[in-house]
Amino acid sequence: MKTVLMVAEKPSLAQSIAKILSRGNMSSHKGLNGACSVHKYTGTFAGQPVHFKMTSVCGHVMTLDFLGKYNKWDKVDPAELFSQAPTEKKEANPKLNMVKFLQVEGKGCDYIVLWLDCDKEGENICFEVLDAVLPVMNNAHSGEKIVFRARFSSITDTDICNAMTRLSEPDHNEALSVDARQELDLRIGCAFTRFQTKYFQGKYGDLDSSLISFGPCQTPTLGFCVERHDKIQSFKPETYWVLQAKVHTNKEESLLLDWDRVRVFDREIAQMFLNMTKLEKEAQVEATSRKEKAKQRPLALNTVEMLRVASSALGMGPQHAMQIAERLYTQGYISYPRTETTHYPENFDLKGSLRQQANHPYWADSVKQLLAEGINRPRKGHDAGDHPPITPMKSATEAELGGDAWRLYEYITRHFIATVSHDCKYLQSTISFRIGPEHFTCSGKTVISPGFTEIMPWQSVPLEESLPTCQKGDTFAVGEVKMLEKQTSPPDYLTEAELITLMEKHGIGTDASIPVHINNICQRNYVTVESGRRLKPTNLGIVLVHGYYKIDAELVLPTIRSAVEKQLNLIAQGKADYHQVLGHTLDIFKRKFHYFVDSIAGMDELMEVSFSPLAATGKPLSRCGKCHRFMKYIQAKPSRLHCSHCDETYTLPQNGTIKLYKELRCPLDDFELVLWSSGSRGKSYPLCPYCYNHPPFRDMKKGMGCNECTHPTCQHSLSMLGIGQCVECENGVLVLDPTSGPKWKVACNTCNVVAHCFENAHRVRVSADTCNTCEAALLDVDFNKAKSPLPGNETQHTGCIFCDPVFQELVELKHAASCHPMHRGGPGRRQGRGRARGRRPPGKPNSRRPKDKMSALAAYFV
DNA sequence: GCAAGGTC
Repeated sequence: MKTVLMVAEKPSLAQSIAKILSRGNMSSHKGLNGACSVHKYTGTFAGQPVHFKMTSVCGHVMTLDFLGKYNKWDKVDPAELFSQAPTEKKEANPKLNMVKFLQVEGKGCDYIVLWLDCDKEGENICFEVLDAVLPVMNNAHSGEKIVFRARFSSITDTDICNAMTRLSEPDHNEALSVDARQELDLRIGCAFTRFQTKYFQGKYGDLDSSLISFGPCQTPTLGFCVERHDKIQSFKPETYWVLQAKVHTNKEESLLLDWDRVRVFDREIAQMFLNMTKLEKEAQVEATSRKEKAKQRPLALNTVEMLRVASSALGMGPQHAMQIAERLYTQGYISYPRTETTHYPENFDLKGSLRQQANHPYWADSVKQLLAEGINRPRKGHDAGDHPPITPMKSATEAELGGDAWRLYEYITRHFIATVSHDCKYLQSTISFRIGPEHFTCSGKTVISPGFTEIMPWQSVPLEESLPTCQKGDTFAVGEVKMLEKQTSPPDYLTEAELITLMEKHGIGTDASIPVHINNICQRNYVTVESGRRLKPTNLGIVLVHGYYKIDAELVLPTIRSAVEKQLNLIAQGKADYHQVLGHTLDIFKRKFHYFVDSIAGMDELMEVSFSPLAATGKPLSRCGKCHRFMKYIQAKPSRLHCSHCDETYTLPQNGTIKLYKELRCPLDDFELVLWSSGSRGKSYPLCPYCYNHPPFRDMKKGMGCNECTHPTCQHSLSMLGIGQCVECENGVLVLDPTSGPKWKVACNTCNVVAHCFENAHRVRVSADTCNTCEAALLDVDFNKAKSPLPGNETQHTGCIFCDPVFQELVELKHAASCHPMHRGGPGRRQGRGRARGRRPPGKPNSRRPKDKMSALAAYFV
């Protein structure tokens, strides 16, 4: 029998589609990458019996990047990124081994049906899948048609079955438009980001962002926040006046009336109106009205609305909310959380979903009532053809989920119940009055039936005092007419929910990427999240946006994205040539880039006002090896050392603390060493600021500290402090941390393995001798007499940290203990290979680790 | 170290 390979965009869809097509009659197993499953069943295809094999990818298989050498920031002029720098497709997530997986599953298959999402990205992924799979399939060159595209607009039985009977072909133009988008985003984003970052970080010491990024989505997103900031700044409060009248409805009660003119901005005119009314004794009823109004039940929930409510009502950021939603989804509590659709599919089992909630401690009553009286038809929403709206899939309690997961689940469930509830009905009553020549109104709402607001109490119509019953011609006594002086107030900072709305409206990002863009501008320190999840731009954010406005406003306007997308759509529709559009658009942005570079002084003028030059930033810390003056340590991101005399900047490892290391100097360049530490429980190592930036030996790379230095005799080097190969990672060496006593540590110079050892020893040294068994360097350990754990109260012992039975008790491996196979193997398992420390000749890779290394060490590191 | 788009 022939085999048909079918590929969906994500594992969950592969499963749903296979279930529908096989009528639940399939067998499933996990693929080699652990993420995707393969569902098998038999059926007919093109009139013949076949095996079906349904699987999926995980989004894009490939991603676009520059060739390796163009990723060296100090070697490549960003301007080259517009045309010269070649790009290549790399596997998007190497851990998933997607190409290999597809080839294993696709080998020997006869036909392929592409079930990727029916949007441009999905069309592009079709071709990524084909690139991987076609070479290993049968008949790829026979001329017989073997590639098919299934087009579906919802995940329902009818739609999926119809798609299967009406297979077409993947659309190459749509895929090409995505290729163009990828290349534009990459070239433009990276060129501007690298240029800005290098330019401003080379001048200022307190920007507090390791990256000054630019992107066609993130920059306009920031632009929205700064635009609101500017409105607040330029706001001039204006004084205005309003008339307020009070009438008595009976002896005790009175009613406040609103002025029909609302407000006037001229005091004298307000005064004139006041004079015309204040002596009147009666207010005449001119008209009354009572209208029944409805507050509509919500539309079915999509991602963007969920994120808005999560931010504004639950105080959860979009990124965080999505993480929680994904967890709820994978645990089966809610349906797929990334969707634009607000319309339930025709066959959606609304009652079934509702019944699951009928015994929930919080909303059983509302649900039971709905089931008894009949649910209301949901409002007609938008069907984007992606996934059904977000709904609960099973009942869950607060105790079961806890914390934010529960709060999000509760909201999703209440929202779902609300969509099948009735509208809230209320009565809007209005009474129009005349006092002298002026007109006033009073209105109030009374609820007739709460409908969905019962399950969404935060949406209820506020309780108001009911209005008196009266009719045209009635009169009421006027209590008083007052003139109130008020001031217009500025808008507040943009809330996250408002920002999401703006982004959606202008087509900035997608439901999946909106949280990422917002997160980006927070992480880069362009905005901070204030109370009420309002986004307040920082000085850096403000200066950047104002700078773009000064030089080229298009760089920050939301239209930058839509303009490019218009061009891309021409490719997708086959109306324009891919190469022409790409070349043309790149050319425009290349010109913009050069103009930006030439005009950067305009942005720099703004930077100068808010930030301090490198030379004026930071505290003196360690001495420069060239001029022997103190260099300044700049703690703000990215942390670095700056020698103002030599005008040189030396980058440092990030995310840790930097201290002077006992005024010790590097024997190669005379720079004073500094000590980097990731905290008391983590690791620390000394480094030479110069060597860290300019590796001294050929076998060293940029960014290496003394614990990776192959200097043969320096007392801080790997050669002198290295003990033996790491127990976990391939290339790491365990190195004694000479600063760690009395809680001595031995840490891997590559991964995060740390061994705590010899607590309270007053001296630990790495000996020149090596272990006869495993070739690791021996350790000399001295204890004080009173505290010695050594047998016979000895104070000194020399031995191998891996093999010596005395040391076995005194060493404890942190971080990685759980990864070790426990006590495997017997005697003779250590064959004395490859434990030599890093005394390898330059240029030669580290010795291969012994096959049974793990088991050999397990006994010692538990 | 960079973009934005998929998704785990």
